[in-house]
Amino acid sequence: MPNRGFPKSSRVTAKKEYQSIYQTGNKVVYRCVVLYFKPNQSDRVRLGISVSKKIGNAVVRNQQKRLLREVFRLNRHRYRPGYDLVCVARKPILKLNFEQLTEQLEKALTRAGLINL
RNA sequence: AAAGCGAAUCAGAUGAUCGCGCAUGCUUUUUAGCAUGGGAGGAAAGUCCGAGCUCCACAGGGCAGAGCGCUGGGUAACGCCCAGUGGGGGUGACCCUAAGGAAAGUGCCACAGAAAACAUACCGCCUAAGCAGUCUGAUUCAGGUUGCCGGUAAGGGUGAAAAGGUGCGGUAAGAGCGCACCAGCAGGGGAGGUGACUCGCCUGGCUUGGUAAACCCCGCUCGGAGCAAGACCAAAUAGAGGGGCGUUUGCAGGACUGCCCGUUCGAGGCCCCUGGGUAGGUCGCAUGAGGUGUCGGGUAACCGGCAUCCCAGAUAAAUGAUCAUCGCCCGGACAGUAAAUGUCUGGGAACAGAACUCGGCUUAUGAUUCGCUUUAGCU
RNA sequence: UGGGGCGUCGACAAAUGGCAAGUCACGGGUUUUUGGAGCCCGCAUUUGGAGGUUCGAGUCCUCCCGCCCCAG
Repeated sequence: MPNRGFPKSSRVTAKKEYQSIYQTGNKVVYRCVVLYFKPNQSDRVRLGISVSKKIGNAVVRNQQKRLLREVFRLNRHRYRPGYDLVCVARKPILKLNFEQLTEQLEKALTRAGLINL
């Protein structure tokens, strides 16, 4: 049984960490999503999500965050450990459903070289 | 049936799998794991008002400033709500209403118009005493007519608004000049109502433009800031205070040199303690002007008694994803004369996310139910 | 959370409560062999939206919508 949980220790929480990832990490840009990534000191993958006010109102933003989190949660066991990720949503993400979003994120992670085979 | 008016209710349900955050219990060095419980709204929204709570300020009073403004009631309070009064809109159900004062003062009222506020006189109407011109008759005079002077504001025209309206009398023409009715004002007293006010009576002078969401006057209310309030714990670094080491036995560091020794300048150094305080964390923080039921008071808003319940608490910020079944709405096909209904199939399900907590307001929005109005048709 | 400002033609931008200026752009004409420049003419009907006050509202009042800025 792979680890399906998504506890707090698997998230990027502090503002400083976000800034560090934005400034010193690498990034992959797609139409619907921008992925920043940076090695961390631990042996787990951590995720941070950023959805700006341009995307929509509070309900829409929460919905997108939950979807991104769900995609991460269900595929987490396949990702290479020891990295911090930050997902920044862009406006076209609103047109995607769950499967399309999974596919997009898979592509981005493959290009970043963070998928285990 | 169509169009409309008012009020109320709900915000799909159940189950499965995988997750999230909180509380409690157990395991546990923390992390973490397991079990149980409960986990968004009618607007959680906008942040437009009012309060609680916290800190700061504070003898008392005034000015300034801001807000409010028909009456009575409700409330912790309100700019909110309820019940009424006056005014306005609609055929109507019903809706709207910042609704004190213009006779305390100031300002403004474009264009048009004679005149826009101590009234005035453009076109007019009237008059013929006086002055001037002119016509007819004529002897110096008489009569007519025009202008000035004088009287007047009926009619016309302008404007959003023109100094009460209509009628009769009156007059040279007219005019509240007089009278009647109506509107409005001031004063008096009567009936009803807690009151705003309503109904009707008498007397008076005949009459007073609009605008205060222009300045203003009158009456009432208001100390300021906000949970990032505020309280507590508190690392690293720098600095502050105190003590110790040390100045004769010379610490850190520097100079003489490429380096060591040595010489020399040197308390600016090292260690410990204290309090302030930053990052970070804990509390504030979920028992409340609380919910539900019932009984009573009140037209109602609301209030009171009794019983019962504990019902979100995050902080890069939980309340989700996938699937199944049922229910709702819309469309299509088939069965059915049609309707009702049944079967199959496709689609849809709004606005919107707690962030210290309440009471309102405003705005967004999907359905359903009930009552009522107008119009048309049938009985 | 508290405070402040803005919204007028496609762009910029003015307007005491009394006919919504002006510049650029755009369209048409004129001039020129053609183009440019110049000259002439045209171009706001919802002054972000909805109500209200007023005879009359871009302006005054109330409530919304959008954008921007400041403090912590």
